[in-house]
Amino acid sequence: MRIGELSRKTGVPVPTIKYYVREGLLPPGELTSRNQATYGEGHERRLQLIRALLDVGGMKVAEIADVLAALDDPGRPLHKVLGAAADRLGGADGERDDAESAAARAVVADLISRRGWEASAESPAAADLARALAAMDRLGHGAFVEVLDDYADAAEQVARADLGYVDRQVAVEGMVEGVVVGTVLGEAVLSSLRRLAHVDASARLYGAGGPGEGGTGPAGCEAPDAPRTRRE
Amino acid sequence: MRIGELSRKTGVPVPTIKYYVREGLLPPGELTSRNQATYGEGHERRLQLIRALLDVGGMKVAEIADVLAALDDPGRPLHKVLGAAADRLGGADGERDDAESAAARAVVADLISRRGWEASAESPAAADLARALAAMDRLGHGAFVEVLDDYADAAEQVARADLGYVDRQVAVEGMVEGVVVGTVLGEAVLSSLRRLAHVDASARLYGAGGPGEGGTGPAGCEAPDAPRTRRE
DNA sequence: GATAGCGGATAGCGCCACTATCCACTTTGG
DNA sequence: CCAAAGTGGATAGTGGCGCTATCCGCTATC
Repeated sequence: MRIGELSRKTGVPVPTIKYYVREGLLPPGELTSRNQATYGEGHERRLQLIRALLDVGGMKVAEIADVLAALDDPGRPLHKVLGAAADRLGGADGERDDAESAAARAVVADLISRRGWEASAESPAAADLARALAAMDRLGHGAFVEVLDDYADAAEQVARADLGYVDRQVAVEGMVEGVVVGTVLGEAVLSSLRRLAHVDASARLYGAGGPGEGGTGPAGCEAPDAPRTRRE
Repeated sequence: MRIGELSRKTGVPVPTIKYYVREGLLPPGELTSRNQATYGEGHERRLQLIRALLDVGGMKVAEIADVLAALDDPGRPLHKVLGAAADRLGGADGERDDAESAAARAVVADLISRRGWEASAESPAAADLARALAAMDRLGHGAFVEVLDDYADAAEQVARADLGYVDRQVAVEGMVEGVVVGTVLGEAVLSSLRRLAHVDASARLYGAGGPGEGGTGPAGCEAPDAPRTRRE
């Protein structure tokens, strides 16, 4: 298969494929002449994976390059691959050191020990959690910690489901990749489901025929009235 | 309070504050002279909210502008505000129409009806869910639907917790804002917790002292070996 | 009355994910 | 056999986004 066909099959434009190769996301095709190369279905799969991590997972190209490099590494230390995969989201580098941040970190440390989680309070996930809780605190929603355990229950449940799934997939060759996919795309799935559940909840609250426009229907489908005109 | 103090209190640079005002995220200060204005603690709060939605929630400035505009609208149709808040993530506009997408949409429609959710299969959340499932299918993880109900259980549980929290907050003036905060930042909280639970799970699997470097510790803390050198 | 800060406006920057163009060179269809 | 289409490789450019720098004339403050 040559690059044009690869492009047609995956819907990714040819220049974009070349770009991914340049950035190390996609291995180059096998040269048959000075300027002719063939691509296998491994390339096709890899392209699908890249697009999924980009479009659905919201990862950045550089992050994907790291994850894929770790994934291709024969001595694949799974938790390192996952680390590379999970270290997205982690927005700002500097951890603020105001009262809210300190309190949030304490809450997180307590949560981890209370749950008996084998995780460090210094892990990126814990730092992100603390940042989110600190932001809520600053906004006067410090009481959110009251439902933190419900959230943690849900997270444990999901993690258990993930484990079961991976277990069933065991012995399949692409397991490491499966874990990455599950971790990254699973997050998108869970977020969508949460939002769906919220739609349901608010539909029940405000009932069918509440604020006009029939039930909840495609809630949130409304576009802004004006076509984005700011700054002028 | 003048702009410098506002900047000092929130940690947001003065030019950035001006930028937010220009973009309509922050109301301008009250003019006391032709070129002197005062800002209240409403401005301070709003700035914290903006930074939280930006840094923790990962929203874009234009989206935040929409949400805040809806929030300030006296005739606040809550589900529209939330719609504006939730319509992020929705990456690509065009829905692909391959076999996997169709199958995924069917799965989502089935899930919604099976659970009795009062939500439309055309809602953005459902579309996002379908996109994620379709991507998994394309990657050979169509079997993920087997754990979809576990995920849905968790999502329902979280939504219930959110409802309870909002309920307790009822009668507080900033309830609408609270819902927005809960929706957007709650997602970050849930994601962090899921990742923490994954760290815990993989620590239990690969055990303490598994692949060297002591337990799991700050799993995922490793930076890429080289300081980002590609493309040269 | 000097200095620091201000509101307002415009222009520019750095990053990112592409996209366009060009070249010399195959491959392919007629 | 030859022209048109396609290819690998390289370099430069684009558009969007979240700021950031600079300048202006003015005002509060010491």
